[in-house]
Amino acid sequence: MRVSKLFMPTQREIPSDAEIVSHQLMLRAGLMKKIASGIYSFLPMGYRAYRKVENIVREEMDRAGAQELIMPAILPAEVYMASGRWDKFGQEMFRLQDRGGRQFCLGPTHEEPFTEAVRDNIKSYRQLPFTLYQIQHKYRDEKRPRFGVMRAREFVMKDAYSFDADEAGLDISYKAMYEAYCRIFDRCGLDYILVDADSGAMGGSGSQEFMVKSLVGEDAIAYCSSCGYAANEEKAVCIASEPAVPAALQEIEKIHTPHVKTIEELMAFMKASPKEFVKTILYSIDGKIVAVMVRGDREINETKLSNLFDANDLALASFADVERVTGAAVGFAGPVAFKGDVELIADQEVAVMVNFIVGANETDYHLKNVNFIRDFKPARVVDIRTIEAGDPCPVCGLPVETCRGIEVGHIFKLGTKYSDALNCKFLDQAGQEKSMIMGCYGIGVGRTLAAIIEQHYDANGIVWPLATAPYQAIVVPTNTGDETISAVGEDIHSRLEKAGVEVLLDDRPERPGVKFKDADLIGIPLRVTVGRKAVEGIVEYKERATGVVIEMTVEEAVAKIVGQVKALG
RNA sequence: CGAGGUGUAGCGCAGUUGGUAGCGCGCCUGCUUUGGGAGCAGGAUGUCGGGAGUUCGAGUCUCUUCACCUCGACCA
Repeated sequence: MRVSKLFMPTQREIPSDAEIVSHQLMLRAGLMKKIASGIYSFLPMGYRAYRKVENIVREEMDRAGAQELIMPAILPAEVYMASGRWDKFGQEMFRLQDRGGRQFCLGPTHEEPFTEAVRDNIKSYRQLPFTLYQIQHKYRDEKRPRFGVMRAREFVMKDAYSFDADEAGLDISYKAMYEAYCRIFDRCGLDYILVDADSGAMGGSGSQEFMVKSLVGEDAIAYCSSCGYAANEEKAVCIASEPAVPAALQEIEKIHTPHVKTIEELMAFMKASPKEFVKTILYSIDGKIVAVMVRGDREINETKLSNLFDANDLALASFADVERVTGAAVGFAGPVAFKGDVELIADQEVAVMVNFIVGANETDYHLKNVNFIRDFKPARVVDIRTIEAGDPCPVCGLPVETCRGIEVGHIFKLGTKYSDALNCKFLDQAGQEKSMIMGCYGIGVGRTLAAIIEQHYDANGIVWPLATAPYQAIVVPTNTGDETISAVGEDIHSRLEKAGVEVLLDDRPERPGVKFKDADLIGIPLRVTVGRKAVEGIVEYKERATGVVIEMTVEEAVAKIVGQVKALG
């Protein structure tokens, strides 16, 4: 392919609305163009790289025995009504009507149509198990699209669904997908980590996420380098620590704390550490008021809280509700003496504290020397806080570390959540009707592409791994006005093309510097520079990733590049 | 949804108390140049996001609306 004919609008300047490196580079290198917030076109260079990733995904899905199909992106409301998700998705779902006023949506995820398709066609255990997948556009009206294709409103997802007769079968299907995912992300050249994840709105019994380690990742991860435990911070289990100093319970004491509402203010006022306080935060969960207690320096984990109540709607309680149930201004809530129906939840850590400070449920007062059980009895004592770096690992007890990650893949054991809801049943060997056991498995293709760039760039631009590069090699004649240089460049280009290498020839009448900058920006892994020594049959071979530069003959350069491309398999 | 910010040429931006719309890069023509975003000369390109208002006159002031970005909240 000739660069002179290529639709590749590279830009010298960083687009002003791109925040992270991968987004900036995807725009600068002419990989894509924004149409609206969270909605992008892939241009030829970007689409080639995108298809590389997509094909890796497809090859590994096929190798794992999954069967590809394609569902419509536009789906009738009834499909999602049966599972209750027509309402549950809320505003995140793009909705539309046909001319007859019938309701449709643009599919945000496809558990329902897949389950329906299987329900209507599979009746016997003899036909199980199998796994279906598609690589298709998904639509979610995100409140805040961000970071280019990292969190887009239209994005491509590979979604797979497994159907098994029993749990043991699901384990096998799940493992096959797990292994396929590892191969996919290995082939994409990604440094990733597998973490335990919350099942969230998808439901189900267990799930894991494939996280690409990155400072710009939207998810927080806690991991233990000693035993290998790793979990999304939403999910990471906290274990209760022992009380620091066993102490005798002291008498409760009411302290006048005028205008002292926050933990910071309280610390300064009482000259004490936040570890001596317990904060009580009020939530409104599906219309009910819940008070949650955690140590002063801890954060409440709203995912754990939501799961505890199987909540549809969870938010901090309104100021009015806080004042009503505590009888005090916001900032003085405590566990002793609520007015009205309030469920009290205490973090397990609170249960091992003694003589701590809490709000008095009275404006401008706190209580000192408050103690668990003696002074209040929570309805439940559970793990409700968010893990922090240095906390004990729930498996081995050694301190955990934290980092950030980009979620590129997610695998779930769904169980019978959708097969029950949609009546997807089969007859087993004994003639008994049973719900199919399902799993679902997603990979964000565009997000994976962005994650690859996020892990493979330098000051000059993208540094594509050979497996996902839009073109594998580029031939750069330094002076197209020189007949020898030009001819040698053409020769190398056509030889590589014949050998099956995806190769560009930068035949533009530009100065060498311009061509080098563009080649680096778009990140082509292998480069052959044809310069003055072309008359002697000598060219320069250069690797983008390593910076290795070697002078060699035309034959050697061609052989070296063909060899590397063949080695890809 | 809350707070803040930005919309002027393909991209990045300037535009003073209201008075003929600018700069850099890119683009086109010519000459020169040819190993890391060259030089000279000439040239093209604008609903100043949209609408309404104030004014003799609005990119600039007022109102309104749309779009986009950031932080927060929320979230498969």
